[in-house]
Amino acid sequence: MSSTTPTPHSQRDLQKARTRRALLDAGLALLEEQSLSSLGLREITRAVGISPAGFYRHFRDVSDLGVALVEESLGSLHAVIQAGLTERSEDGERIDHLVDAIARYVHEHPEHIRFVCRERHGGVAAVRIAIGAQLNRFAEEVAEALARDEVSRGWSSADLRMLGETYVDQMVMTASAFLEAAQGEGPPEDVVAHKARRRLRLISLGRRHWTSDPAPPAS
Amino acid sequence: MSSTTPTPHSQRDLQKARTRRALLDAGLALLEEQSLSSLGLREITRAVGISPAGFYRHFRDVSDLGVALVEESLGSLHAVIQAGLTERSEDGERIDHLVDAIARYVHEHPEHIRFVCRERHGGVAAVRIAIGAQLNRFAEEVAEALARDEVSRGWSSADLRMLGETYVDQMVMTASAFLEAAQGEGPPEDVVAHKARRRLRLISLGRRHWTSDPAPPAS
DNA sequence: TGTACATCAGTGAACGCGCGTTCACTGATGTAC
DNA sequence: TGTACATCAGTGAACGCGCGTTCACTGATGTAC
Repeated sequence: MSSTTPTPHSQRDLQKARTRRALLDAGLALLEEQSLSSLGLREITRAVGISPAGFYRHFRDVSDLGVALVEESLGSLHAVIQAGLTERSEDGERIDHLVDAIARYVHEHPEHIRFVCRERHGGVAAVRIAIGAQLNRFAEEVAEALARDEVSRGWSSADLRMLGETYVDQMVMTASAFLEAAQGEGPPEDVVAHKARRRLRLISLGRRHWTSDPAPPAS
Repeated sequence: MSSTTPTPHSQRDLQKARTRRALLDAGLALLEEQSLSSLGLREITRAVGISPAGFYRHFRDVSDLGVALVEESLGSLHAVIQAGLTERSEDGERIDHLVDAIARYVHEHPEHIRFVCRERHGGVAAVRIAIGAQLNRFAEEVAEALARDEVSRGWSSADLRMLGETYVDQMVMTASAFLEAAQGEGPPEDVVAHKARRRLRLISLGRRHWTSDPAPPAS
């Protein structure tokens, strides 16, 4: 984060940083009901209360602002994933805690997860690529953490990577389902949580019985 | 399909149906590089070669056209899913064939899967809801098919439903990954296929070792 | 059969409007001496 | 310390442009008799 947001030195820099924040926040808020490729520059500046031309002091264009939002949004999700990884407890409990953590995260930053899900396959290539790159980083991190479990003995790094990706996709889907629950577009939150736990249990079971050999013995 | 597309009686109806098709095709093609919420009515009519006003003879607005595209796009995916379900063979083979079928499907209808993935969480509520409803139907169908396997003995219908949803999500994600491979945005096709097979194997293993949850949903 | 009328997919001009971008500017803040 | 100058975030007017929607219309096709 410090690499993308240099600390402001002067009062002027501080004010500039505040306006930048306001633009990002307004953009994210406006994306609640539309996607990035239809979000207008004037719409954003209007919401913030500056003139359209002022926008160019902060971003080259709207998709540039979008890329900045990727870092922000996935940064907050990253924290949740890290917390889920470091947790050391019995398997079922770990799943429960992870799902709870995701639910809490969605309550705190609904706009972030909406943005990520919407733009992950959205119409703005730069943003799509930025999200993909970040999620790949997450998957790699998860894979590394999983490698440290005793259950992973004998797993190839490619299989671990596959597993990491599966978990990341699962977490993103769960977050998205919680979001839909929160806005009344899908099943209620407790049903989502229950389903998410069982999905994770399914994967966990598969993991425990995994064999690297593609041709396992018949039984 | 017959409910949404009545057979044309006269030459006039036939011409109208042709223009409608052209509008749908042009819309889908234009959505390759943007999302529905930024797709313009004039853009579509320009591509087809009719005047903007002519659009209203076929659709109320662009999002109405979007809803029509949902039926089309998911109809073609439906066929793939059905084929995957009816297949009767050894487990590993079934997975291989399913992944191959998805790869073929993406090669034949890349625009369909792109549309579905992009608009599944996109900015147009009506389309989002239509896609969600269709995918729910798919999950239900898959759950019913899975229920007929011997492996599913003792599974609650809720667990079967969960499993059906897991498979549908997996298939959509796989299709999306193949699409990205095809446009050079992600890992190459053979890597995608290999990962998809292992993911399905993971789920299949979890399924075989599943035990029903002693604590059913609260409400 | 031919004739008179009805239908309606597509036209083309017009409308008001908001868009993204440019530009010379202003005036508060920062800096050099 | 005060003074003169530099910086630069934000202004406001202007630009050309394409948008979605409306409307009365045209002319080919279909229908009734």
